Amino acid sequence: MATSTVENYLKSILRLQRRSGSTAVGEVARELSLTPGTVTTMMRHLSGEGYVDYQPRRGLRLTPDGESAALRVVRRHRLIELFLVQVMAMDWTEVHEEAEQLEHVVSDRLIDRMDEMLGRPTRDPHGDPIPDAEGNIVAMEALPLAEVESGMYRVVRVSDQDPDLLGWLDEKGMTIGEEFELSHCNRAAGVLEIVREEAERLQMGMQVAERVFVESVSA
Amino acid sequence: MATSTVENYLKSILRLQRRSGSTAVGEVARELSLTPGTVTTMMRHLSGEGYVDYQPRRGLRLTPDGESAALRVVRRHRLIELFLVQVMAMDWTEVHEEAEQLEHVVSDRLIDRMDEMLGRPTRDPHGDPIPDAEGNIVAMEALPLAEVESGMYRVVRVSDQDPDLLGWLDEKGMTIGEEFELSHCNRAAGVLEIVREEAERLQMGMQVAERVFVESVSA
DNA sequence: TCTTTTATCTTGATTATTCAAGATATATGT
DNA sequence: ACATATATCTTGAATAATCAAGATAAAAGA
Ligand SMILES: [Mn+2]
Ligand SMILES: [Mn+2]
Ligand SMILES: [Mn+2]
Ligand SMILES: [Mn+2]
Repeated sequence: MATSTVENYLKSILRLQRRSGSTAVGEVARELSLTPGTVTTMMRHLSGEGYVDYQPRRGLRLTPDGESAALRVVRRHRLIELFLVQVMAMDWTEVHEEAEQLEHVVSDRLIDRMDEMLGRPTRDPHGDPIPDAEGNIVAMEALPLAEVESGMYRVVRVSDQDPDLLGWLDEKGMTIGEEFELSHCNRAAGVLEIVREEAERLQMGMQVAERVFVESVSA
Repeated sequence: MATSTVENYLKSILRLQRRSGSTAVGEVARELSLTPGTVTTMMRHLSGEGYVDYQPRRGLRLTPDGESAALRVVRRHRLIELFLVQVMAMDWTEVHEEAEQLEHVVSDRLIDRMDEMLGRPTRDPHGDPIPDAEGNIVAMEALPLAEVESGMYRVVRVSDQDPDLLGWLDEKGMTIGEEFELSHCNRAAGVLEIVREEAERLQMGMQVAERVFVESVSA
């Protein structure tokens, strides 16, 4: 019976601790646009509930219980996003906000109906992996376009946080599965260029390339 | 930006004032399983926000603003219920609870998508009228089966509050649109009997007949 | 090491929602 | 009309979530 506030905290912590395995009060505060004091109070609470390990000034991490609770919310979020795109024909730019609300109230029954209707999918509309009902998730090792060498690549994931970015990518056809060649990459100038079908060129800035994840195309 | 708590109060008041045009603190308290004191506090608040007219000890009623806010929630609730039955193939016994949650968080965009997908429907799965986007609602003057004379009738609406009742009705094929003949009605014994295709008979108690609404079949 | 900056923590206050218990008004029955 | 029952109201307290501002610890720089 975690409240939606708690569910959002857990999801944020899961995100933030992905890198180093742990995170800090300040990072959570920034991520959720709250004051550090507010987060400290909540960490004491979550620690008491057994969701996080929290040592004042030493950082925090999810307990196994906290992690599975967080994965459950992530699963719901991503299934809902895919449902909204696939079944409701909504745009991939707008489903994140909607899922952000629905993830807290949709029943397990309905989630399972969606899962079934979608054929037990493993990726959401932005390429993020969907954890299964037990919380198992396939690791993704795609790299940001900003960090790879010249060569042939395929878009496998894009950040779903910024609707403007998603809108632009959609307009340019840079959706999941799209293949292209990375031609130039001028890190100093902060610009890079890709080439697609019929020698069509496309430039983008590093902030954008930082949010588009690709895998190398063997062919 | 009414909170879901407020939305639930408004919906309850709309229901309760349907009869006499107004209602009382105690009735709202009973309906929502709250103490009278809690409701009094909320009525002061809703009155301040311009949603209800509240004179202490003299009862309360929705203002025009309150009524349209309430109708908006009712519209969402019923559209969601129909969507869950029609599109998600859920059972009419379980959609009420689900809609009770979803009605507060689904975006206008998504509601409109459902409305469109369902072909701008006017009745929910239990036969209740769905207000249009402006809050217009077609009045229903169906009578409870418990209050009509012998004759031919058609089920046009059933109370959606009790899943057990819905389950039994479904099992017996007493769904919306079903036609039958009311043969006996022993009000004293609290039992009545109906006859359908092939002389099939079905008895039910008054508490049940009180919750099944019918209209007379001319033929 | 000493100073400054940054991160984190603590405290006191606020808003929303609710209940328990006691006070008061209204309705009912004789 | 008077006593009793019922409905409603008031008050005081609790919980969840949050912020502002001031205190303190840790990190970074000189
Ligand atoms: Mn998302
Ligand atoms: Mn996504
Ligand atoms: Mn309902
Ligand atoms: Mn209904």
